[in-house]
Amino acid sequence: MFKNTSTQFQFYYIYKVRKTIFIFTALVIALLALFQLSKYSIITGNSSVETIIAIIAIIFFVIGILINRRVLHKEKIKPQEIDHKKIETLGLSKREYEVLCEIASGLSNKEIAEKLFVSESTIKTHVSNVLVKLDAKRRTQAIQKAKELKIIPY
Amino acid sequence: MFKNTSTQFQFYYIYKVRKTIFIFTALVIALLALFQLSKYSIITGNSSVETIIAIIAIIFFVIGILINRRVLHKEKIKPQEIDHKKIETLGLSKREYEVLCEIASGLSNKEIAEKLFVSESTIKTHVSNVLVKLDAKRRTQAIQKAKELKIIPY
DNA sequence: ATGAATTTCATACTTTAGTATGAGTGTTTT
DNA sequence: AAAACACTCATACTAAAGTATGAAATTCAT
Repeated sequence: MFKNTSTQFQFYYIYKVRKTIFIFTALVIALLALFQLSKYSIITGNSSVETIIAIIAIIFFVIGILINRRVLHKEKIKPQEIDHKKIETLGLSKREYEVLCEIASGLSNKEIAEKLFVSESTIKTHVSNVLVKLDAKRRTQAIQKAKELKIIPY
Repeated sequence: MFKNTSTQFQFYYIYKVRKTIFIFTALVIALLALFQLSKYSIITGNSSVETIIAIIAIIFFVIGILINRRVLHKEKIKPQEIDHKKIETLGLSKREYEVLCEIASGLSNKEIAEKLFVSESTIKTHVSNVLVKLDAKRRTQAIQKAKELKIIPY
């Protein structure tokens, strides 16, 4: 299970790196442009050095804010993603993970059994295994731990 | 219940405004200091104008990033804030809400009773009331509903 | 100060949750 | 083919969870 996650991560990484390269290139170009502007201004003597420095400072201040807003926006969405690797390291099987998700949505064993078309005793077995693997005493504690481990969505 | 929330918000607001004022004051001072440095450098002629501009650009770029990180960090926490108004409209009492929070953290009735220094039967009464008020059949469903209603933190 | 709401507790009961054990059926790996 | 694993199911049991009812003490606002 969860075999196609690695390729997904690769594509995401390439996309992220490309954008970073683009932003830094734009930054360097802007810096060079400002150098030229400042040299011209000093030669002509029309504007004071203070004004130029102030403009540069403001521009880079704004650039810093804008870049950070984009980066942190991605980080904001990220923590809601589930950690497939942790599910595997915990030894949770596909069916056990399914049951865990249904527990978190507030269903009883009987309701889970009906939803997955199996007997209630089967669900009880799965629940017991989930509790052992998550080191939890109750299903409510399992929900809490699963959320801490980021293996179920909020 | 929850009568001192408005005063708490006031203090939080004052704290926030103070910090913003402090940051902007620091920014202005830094700007003025850089002006003086640049003037001195130009007079002595030791460093080139490009270097000074580059330093200023980098400094303000970093300042922009740092400020934004703090602002967005607060926004990040905000959506996790609990809706006190909804708690009141649901008719949840102070104690019932306390019990609800302990349920969400994965504790059993017995453990909650020990933590709040009351008997287990008292907790059972509270839990029953919480289930009715949240229209839930089980405590796991109560957790799920409470999170949807944003009356408990994630 | 009186009525309303909250908090507390108990007892008796039903239902659900969880454990332990064993076992049958597939699937995959060695 | 045999071992290992995942999924299924059952039975019997213990432990929690949840309901219903009643009641006493406390808090709080009008």
